[in-house]
Amino acid sequence: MFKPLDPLLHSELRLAIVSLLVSVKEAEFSFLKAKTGATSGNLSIQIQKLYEADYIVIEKSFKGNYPLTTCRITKKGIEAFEQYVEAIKSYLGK
Amino acid sequence: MFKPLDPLLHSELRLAIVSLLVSVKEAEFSFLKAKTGATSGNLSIQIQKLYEADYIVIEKSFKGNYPLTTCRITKKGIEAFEQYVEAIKSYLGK
DNA sequence: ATAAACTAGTTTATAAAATAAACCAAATTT
DNA sequence: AAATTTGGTTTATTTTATAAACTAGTTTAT
Repeated sequence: MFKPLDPLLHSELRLAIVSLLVSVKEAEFSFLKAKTGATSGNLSIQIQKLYEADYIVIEKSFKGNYPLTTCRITKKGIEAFEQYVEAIKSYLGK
Repeated sequence: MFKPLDPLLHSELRLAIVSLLVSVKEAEFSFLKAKTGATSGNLSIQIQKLYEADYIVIEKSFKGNYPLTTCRITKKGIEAFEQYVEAIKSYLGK
């Protein structure tokens, strides 16, 4: 009937992050922040959670003098997202 | 870009409840419990929350000697669900 | 008739998650 | 050189979700 929803993706912000990363393959912290409207703190925590689950990789470098955090989705992340999409559909009717 | 998700519906159990009620228009507590696999306690709390938001109405009666709790979706609930469906689609890509 | 088990839930307590606020280090601007 | 900005992280608070315990009564078996 209803497929279980991956709790890691069933979060407005984390779902938005993963949704973006699926389409762009690489995104800077500031890009994710702008696109999602999240606060820095919230974004920082949520990307860490996605990282801990191996849904994304986080690369830290410098852009000029400033620190730069770049995120990329993993194979596992893509699969989890695709599964989530299928699962949520079971709740949406029709 | 990403439409905001009604927090009341962005919950696995409450979404399942509303999804069911949209299709059946009336459901007993035990029916919802069986279909969703929720515990009684969790179900009890979640239908109360939906009731407080006027997304459903809760009718208490008796079936034989046993208490019977019946839920029905409201106009407001249907609209909220339809809006949620549109909103979540903005995260699912394609 | 009474104890045991079951129905149909509610309430309370605990764990997990999301969000906000405060903070940090370094860089830039005035 | 003081104030502000960048690009975040950490800590604290609030909100949610879940589980455990409880209530109130019913049915079944003894």
